[in-house]
Amino acid sequence: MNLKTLAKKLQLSQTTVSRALNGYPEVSEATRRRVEEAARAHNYRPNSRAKGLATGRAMVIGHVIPASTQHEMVNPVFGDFVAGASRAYAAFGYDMMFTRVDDGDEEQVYHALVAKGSVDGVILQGPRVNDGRIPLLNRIGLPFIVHGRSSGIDESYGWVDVNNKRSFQRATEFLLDLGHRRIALINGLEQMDFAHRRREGYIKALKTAGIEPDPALMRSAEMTEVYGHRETREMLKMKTPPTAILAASMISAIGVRRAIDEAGLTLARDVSVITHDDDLSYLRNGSDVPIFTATRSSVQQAGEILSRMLIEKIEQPDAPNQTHMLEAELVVGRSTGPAPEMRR
Amino acid sequence: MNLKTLAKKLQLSQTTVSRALNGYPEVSEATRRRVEEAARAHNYRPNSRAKGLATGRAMVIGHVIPASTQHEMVNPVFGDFVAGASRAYAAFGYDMMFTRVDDGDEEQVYHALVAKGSVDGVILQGPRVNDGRIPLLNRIGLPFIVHGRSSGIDESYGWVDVNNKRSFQRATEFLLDLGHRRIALINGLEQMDFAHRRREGYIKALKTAGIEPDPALMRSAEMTEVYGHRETREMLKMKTPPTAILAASMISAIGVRRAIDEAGLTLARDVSVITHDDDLSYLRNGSDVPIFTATRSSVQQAGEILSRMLIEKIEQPDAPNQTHMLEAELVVGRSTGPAPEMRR
DNA sequence: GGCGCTTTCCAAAGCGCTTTGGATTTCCCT
DNA sequence: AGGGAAATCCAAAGCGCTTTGGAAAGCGCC
Repeated sequence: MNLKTLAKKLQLSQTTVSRALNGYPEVSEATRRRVEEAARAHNYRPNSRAKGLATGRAMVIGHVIPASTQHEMVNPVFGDFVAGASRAYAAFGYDMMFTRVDDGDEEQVYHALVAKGSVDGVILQGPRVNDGRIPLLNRIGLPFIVHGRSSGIDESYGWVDVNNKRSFQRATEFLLDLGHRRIALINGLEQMDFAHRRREGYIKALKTAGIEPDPALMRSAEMTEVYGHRETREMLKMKTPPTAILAASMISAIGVRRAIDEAGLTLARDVSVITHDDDLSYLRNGSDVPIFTATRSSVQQAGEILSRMLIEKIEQPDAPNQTHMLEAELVVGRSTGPAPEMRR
Repeated sequence: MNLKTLAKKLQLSQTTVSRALNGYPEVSEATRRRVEEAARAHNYRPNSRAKGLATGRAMVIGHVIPASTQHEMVNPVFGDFVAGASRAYAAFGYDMMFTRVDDGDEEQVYHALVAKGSVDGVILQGPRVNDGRIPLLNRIGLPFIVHGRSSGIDESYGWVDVNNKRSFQRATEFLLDLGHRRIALINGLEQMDFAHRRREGYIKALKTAGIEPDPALMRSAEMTEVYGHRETREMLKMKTPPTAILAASMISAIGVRRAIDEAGLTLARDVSVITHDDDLSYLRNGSDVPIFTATRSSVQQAGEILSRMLIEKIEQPDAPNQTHMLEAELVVGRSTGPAPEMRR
C-alpha cells in the first residue's frame, strides 16, 4: 500500500492525502478524518526511504562504534546508555543506527554517513583525550553531541559529562579523611578522557594533602573484572600495599573484591574500596545498603539527556552548543573504613 | 556530490557511472578506473535512501527491542551479542538499526518496519515460551532469525540456540556426582524460553537421580546481581539449605558468591556454584583458572552466526530455514567441590 | 452579477539512484 | 567492402514521497 493507490482509493490526489496525514492546515477536517481512517484501515505507513529522499531527513541517529578494540559495545555501560538514549529517540520518532568502524577508518565512516545521508546526526561515544573526531565532525557539519568531553580540544561542541575530576577528588578526599595514605587508582584506559580526568582529581586530592602520588599505585586498562582482580592481587603483594583502592567501574571493583577475598583480607577492614557506579540495571550497587562506597551517576540518564540534546541540535542546527554537567553523588557503602594503621 | 554532477564532470551518463561503480560488465576497464578514481577524489557515496528506493533493499537489519521491561538492552549480554552480529553486518555492508517498542505494540512495530521499508530483516531476541512474534513475522513475510527458540511454536523458523536443556542437565549431573542432593536453581525469567529449557534439564537430571525437585529451591527472575544475592541469602537461611546452586548468568553468580561470603561460608567448600557463562568480554570467567565452574557458550559467536544466517535468508528468501545448535562446554573451575556431608 | 477572499484540492516537478531498451561504435570475419 | 556480433555507452522511466504553484469552488458583500 503506497500513497498513490491510497489516494486513488480515496478519490483524492496524492498531495491532499499527504497533507492530511502530515497535519497541514490546507485540508478540511472531514477529509483529514476520512484519510486517516483509510490509512489506518489499509495499514499504510509512508515509505521511510522515499520520505527521506523527499525531505532530506533520515529520522535516524547514528552511533559509530570502534570495533577493533571492541571496548564500546561490549562494555556493559553501553547497554544502559543506549537504553536511555532510545527512550528519547522513540519519543521523537527517531530510529537509531549503529555503524561499526575499524580503527583508522573513522574519518571515512563519518564522511560516508553524511554522503550516504543515512543519519541526521551522531552521538560521539568514548571521547579520548584530544579526540580528532570532534574537529572532524565540526568540519563535516554533521550534528553531534559528545558523551563526555575531550581535554585539549578548544572548539565548541555540545556534550554531556559527569564531573569526573571532582567526583574522584572527593572520593580520594573521603579516603584521606579515613586516614588512608596509600591509595591506589585502578583506572580505565587513560587515553579515554574520563579516565584522564579521574586521575587528575585523584592526584589533586593527594597533592593537596601533601602526598606524592606513587606511580606503582596507578594502573590503567580496560575496566574488566579480570583486570581489577589482577592489579589488586599484584598490589597487595607489594612491601607496602595500598590500604585503599579507587576503582573505575563496578565490574572492575568486583574483581578487586575477589582479589581481596582471595588474599584472605576483609573488605573495608583491611582494604577500603571506592568505585565509580554507572547505576547499571543489572549491576545495581546493592539493594538497600550499597555494597560499595561509590561515586554514582546514572549513565542511562546521561543517554537520555544526550539524545534529547542531539535531537534539538538537529532540529535547529544554528542554536549555540549546549552542555550539561552531571555531578556524581558519593554514596557511602560497606566497602570503606578507617585505615588499618589508624585502628590500632 | 551526487551521481548527476559526477557524471557531468566525467562527461559520461549517469547510467555508465552507476554501472562502473557497481561492477557491471558493460563498461570498459578504462572507464571504470576513471570513474572510480573520480568517485574517490570527490568523496562520492551513493545516497543510501535513493539507492534503497531504486533497489527496494534497505541494507539495514533491524533489532526490535522490548522497552517497558528493558531486559534486553541493559542486559550485559546484549553488548556482546550485538558486537558479534555487527561483525557480520560490517562484512556484508549492512547497517543495524534498533527500534524500541513498548509492550503490546510489537505487532504494530513489525508492520510499520515492513511498510516503511526501513529494514530487510530482523533479529528476534529474547524469545519467550510460545512467542507470538514468530507466527507474526512468518505471516508478515519479513525475513528473521531467532536468537534462541520458542517451545510451543511448531511452524518453521530459523534459529541459533545453545542447547540449554542439555547443558543444565549436565551441570546438575556434575553436582549430583559430587554428592550434592539439595541443589538450587537461580534461573532467569521462566517465561523466557532459555530459562524454561534450563529448568527442564535441571529437573530431568534430578528425577533421573531419583530426587524430587523442591520448589523452594527454584527461583526465577531477571538475572541481576542483586537477585542472585537476595535469593541465595534467603535460601541459606533455610533449615536445610542447598549445598549447591545453579546460577543462570555470571552476573547473578557474582551476587550468589557475595551472599555466600556474607554468610561466612566458603565457595566450593560449603556451597558449590555452577553458572552459565556467556563469555562476556568484560566479565571473563577468570584468566587462567576459571572462577566458576560453568557451562560456557560465547554469545558473541552466537551473534555472528545468527547475523550471517539472516543475511543469507535475506538474499535468498526461499531457501529452507536453517538452524544451528551450539553446545555449551562445561568448564570446571574453583566454585565446585564435594558436598559437605560427603567430606565428613 | 461580479469582485476579492478564503478554503480546498490538484498536476507535476524533484529528491538521487537503478535499470530497461536502444543507439552507436568497434571489431572480426568472409 | 559489407555484415553481424560484441563492446560501450545513453535517454528516460520509475522507486514513493513532499512541495510548489495554481486552479476551482464557496462565500460574503457591494
